[in-house]
Amino acid sequence: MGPTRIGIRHLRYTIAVADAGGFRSAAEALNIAQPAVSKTIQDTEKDLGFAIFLRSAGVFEITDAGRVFLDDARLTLATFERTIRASRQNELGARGHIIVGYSALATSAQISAGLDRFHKRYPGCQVEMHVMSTDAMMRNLKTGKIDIGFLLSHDSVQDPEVAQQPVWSTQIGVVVPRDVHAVTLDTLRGSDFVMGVRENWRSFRALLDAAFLAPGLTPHVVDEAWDVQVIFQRVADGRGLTFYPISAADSLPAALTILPVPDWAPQLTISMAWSRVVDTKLLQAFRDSFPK
Amino acid sequence: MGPTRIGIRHLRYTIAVADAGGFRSAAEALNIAQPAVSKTIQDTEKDLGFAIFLRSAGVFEITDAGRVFLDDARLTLATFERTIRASRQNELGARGHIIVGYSALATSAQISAGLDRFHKRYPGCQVEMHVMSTDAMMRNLKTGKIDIGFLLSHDSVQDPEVAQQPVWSTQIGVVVPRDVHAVTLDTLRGSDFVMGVRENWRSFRALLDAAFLAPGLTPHVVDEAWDVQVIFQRVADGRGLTFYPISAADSLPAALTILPVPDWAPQLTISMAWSRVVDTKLLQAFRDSFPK
DNA sequence: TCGGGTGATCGCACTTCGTTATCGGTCCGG
DNA sequence: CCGGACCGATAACGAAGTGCGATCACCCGA
Repeated sequence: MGPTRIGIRHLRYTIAVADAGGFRSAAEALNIAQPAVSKTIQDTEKDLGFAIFLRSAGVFEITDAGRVFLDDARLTLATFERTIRASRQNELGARGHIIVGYSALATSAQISAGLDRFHKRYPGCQVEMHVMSTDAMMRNLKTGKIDIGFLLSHDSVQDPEVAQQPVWSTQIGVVVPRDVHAVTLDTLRGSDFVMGVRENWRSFRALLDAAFLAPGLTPHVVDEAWDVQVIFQRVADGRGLTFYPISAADSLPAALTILPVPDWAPQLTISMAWSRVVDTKLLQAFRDSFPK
Repeated sequence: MGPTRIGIRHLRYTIAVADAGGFRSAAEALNIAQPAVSKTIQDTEKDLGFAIFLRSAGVFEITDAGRVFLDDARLTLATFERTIRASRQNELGARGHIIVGYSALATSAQISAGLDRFHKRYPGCQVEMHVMSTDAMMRNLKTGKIDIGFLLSHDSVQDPEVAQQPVWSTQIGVVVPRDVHAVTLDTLRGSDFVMGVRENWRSFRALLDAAFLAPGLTPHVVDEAWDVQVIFQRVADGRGLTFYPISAADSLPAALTILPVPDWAPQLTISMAWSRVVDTKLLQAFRDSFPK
């Protein structure tokens, strides 16, 4: 058996077909014509020696062997793209491109400081920041859509493929209109709350639920929203209060402030996360810019 | 900046040039003509936006940026080739190809049993076995020349990129001609020894040196050799004795036997090693065929 | 049975990637 | 200081790879 004729293109098309669930829609996603996809998949299957997709009799299916291959192919493609992206020169003339995902809860001076340190050592290296939920971050880390994530540490956020490193801890406070100057446990019992929906704020809500147990709190949630901006807007409108890490105080709108609650100090840890299996020298340097 | 035109070929040629230390010799190693290499490197450099090699004024040099890129490129290429090799169908009609390196000291029933278990689950998956020193194994794991290694655990054998998992432990015994039926510490003090050269048996010799300390042994080494076969031949010829793990007893020539030494029982642990940063589903399955 | 969907196949153009021949440079021994 | 041996870059060209649109064969639901 000779050397492979398979290249990166074959992997990319195969993955696209699997993701799109069909040859035609994959071609559309790739912005090429459908026969080119057919040909490439055929070549790939011929080279590997087995079928990846079953497409007889109107059904589209991935074979077992194909599924295994696809897992590895995704990893390989992610490694490849990260390598190129981390090395390519950008408009500023410096090298490098890193995509960072972060939870809205992780906004803080610590991240700014780390980015500054990195930027000092690698001036001009492009760092792209994207807000996303912790769960989305784990998915994107594995598929290579993002390189590094800052997420809320929680027992439920674990994956053998993703390494985590705590970066800082902070206390959870209550976000209130700026004219409020003190909050007690009794205040919480008597107040309404605005919260992020569980789909998007799963781990933070889980952490809060645990923190409510000790003092026997059962906050009355009157409103749920998908985005922090909306939550804060509602709080500013007087619909209710919400919980937020104190380290993120700087990112609050001017009308709001965040207060600690006496006798109730749940901790929250923000960790840096990255794929164990896909790494580059540039990403290592980025991680080293944050305290161990 | 548009999508990359870089493919696997570009990585392969770039690495070949770096390894060969020149364009012409790289072309020779790749079995292609020199201009093709020139063109590919130029394209790669143009796509990345910086020079990888300096070749003005007769000097050949790798730039700093090039060195970083090469590190990542090697990793990417290893990932790619492992993925393809692990997926391709072999002559037997089954899928898969794994290259295993092992120390001569690791020969044992435990490895056979593990290979059998794996072979039962993945019949026809080709497993290629290569003997090499522990140090060579670490190098080959990192460059992707081998997928899995069985090596002698030792504090000096550590690398952040290589994961290790102990597979079994055994006692070190003394290899003697078959007509010898007992060995004591006093026998050792009065005997000559044949040993592997330190270049090739570094970690085993280090382990033995430590084991000699407690009973105050200083074996008189009369002969050193590169290969086990030669060592055993010398022992059979009566030149001296040698040390060997008892678990490898089955691989001794008929003229020799291995005996434990009363009151002297240094342990030796064989570990399975693999690259943390390059992995495939097939390799995971292989590792799972060995006890945790 | 007829449209609307799928993927496969065909013929043709453009790009990529290889070849050989050749050039211009450095370095070194005579 | 001048050949000659080495190096990498360039030019011209052929083969293979990769794209395209047009079309085919097929299945399915209306």
